[in-house]
Amino acid sequence: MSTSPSKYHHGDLWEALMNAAREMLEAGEPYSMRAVARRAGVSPAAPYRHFADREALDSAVAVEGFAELGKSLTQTLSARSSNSSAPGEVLAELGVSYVAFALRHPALFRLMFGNECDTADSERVRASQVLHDVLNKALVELVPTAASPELSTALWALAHGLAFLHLDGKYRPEPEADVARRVRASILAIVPATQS
Amino acid sequence: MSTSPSKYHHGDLWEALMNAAREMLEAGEPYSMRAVARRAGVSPAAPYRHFADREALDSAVAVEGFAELGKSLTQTLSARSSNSSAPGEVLAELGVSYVAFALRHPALFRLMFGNECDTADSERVRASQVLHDVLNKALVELVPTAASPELSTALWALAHGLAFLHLDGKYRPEPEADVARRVRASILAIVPATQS
DNA sequence: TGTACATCAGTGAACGCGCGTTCACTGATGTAC
DNA sequence: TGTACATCAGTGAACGCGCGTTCACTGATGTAC
Repeated sequence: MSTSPSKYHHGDLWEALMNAAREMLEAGEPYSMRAVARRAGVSPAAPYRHFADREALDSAVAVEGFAELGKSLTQTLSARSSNSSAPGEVLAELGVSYVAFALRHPALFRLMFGNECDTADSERVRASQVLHDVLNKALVELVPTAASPELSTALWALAHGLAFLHLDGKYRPEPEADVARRVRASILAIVPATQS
Repeated sequence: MSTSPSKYHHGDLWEALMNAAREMLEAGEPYSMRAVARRAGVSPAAPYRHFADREALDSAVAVEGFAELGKSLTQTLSARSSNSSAPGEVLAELGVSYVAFALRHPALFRLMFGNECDTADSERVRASQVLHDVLNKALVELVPTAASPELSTALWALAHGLAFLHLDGKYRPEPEADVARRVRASILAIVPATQS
């Protein structure tokens, strides 16, 4: 019944709108309320049943992005740490994962971070906080002796900066493996310092 | 004669338009061709004598931003290295300078980096290249034994990431001194690794 | 020094556009009796 | 089981907006003679 073909009580217009927005981002087209409605096959006013305004849509998309990035990092983390790799290796893979996400979803990543942040949007702020937590947890587990706010800031900033620099074409185009190599090297250059 | 009050042959409309754009950015308002013309006291068509299109304006503003950032880094560099500070200190100050610029000109910084980059715009690409060069030069001078593409990438990315994280309100609002402290700590955490 | 003329940097009106958002509405759905 | 009705999620037309850009134009400037 959720796949009823009737357009009334679409049932999943929220989802459909989100998908439309995401698809447009992935395709590199900027979206708009109207464009998203159009793509979902619905009138321009329909989205307003589900999103208060344009910013609400943006926020929802960003929140979804944060969730996916978080998931992807968590996966990397559990895959690697069960592997008894060296701590530095795991952190490096985390960074590779982060940058890969940015390069895989450039427009989404820019939406998540490149925007003026409405600090009042608590859902969004909270979503990004989760990232910080994942990273901190990883640090505490991997390098308990050296884990510190400074190091966690440095690591996140490093990955974040690498992501943006690559996004901004400072190093592109080049194969994914080269990117990964650079990220790994950069992170390994900083992590050992924590173990001396 | 360059301050002739006549509006015809304004003499410095290019400059006036750039200033208008910059002022709007600093004020946090997004600018547009028309808005910039308006602010410069000129008809909507006038800017097209000086900028082919909107993207050309953006590029020119970004280029100016790169030049200023570069200058500000160079100043920091010469002020500090003549000081016989430790190499790590100098690099840390460079980072502080970088982040401070971003926080002082958030909208400009976003324009410079947060945009889809038109890689065909060589002037803009070259302007950002200059930054890379300043950094590299500093590294070679300061830590000749350890200077490497990886380290230079890591340092730039670190500063860049810190700038964006602060811009995105991850740590703000907080006094400038706290920001500086964090930047310094992050960079010092990574630099010593190059001297072991 | 004075005049004719080419050049150039502006004007201002107009174009078509897509946008965000509101509004009164209507058709489908589910619930109470 | 059948009917009345409230609720809800859509419609579609319309609003006013500012935008980028073009166009034929005009007034100021500087140069050649």
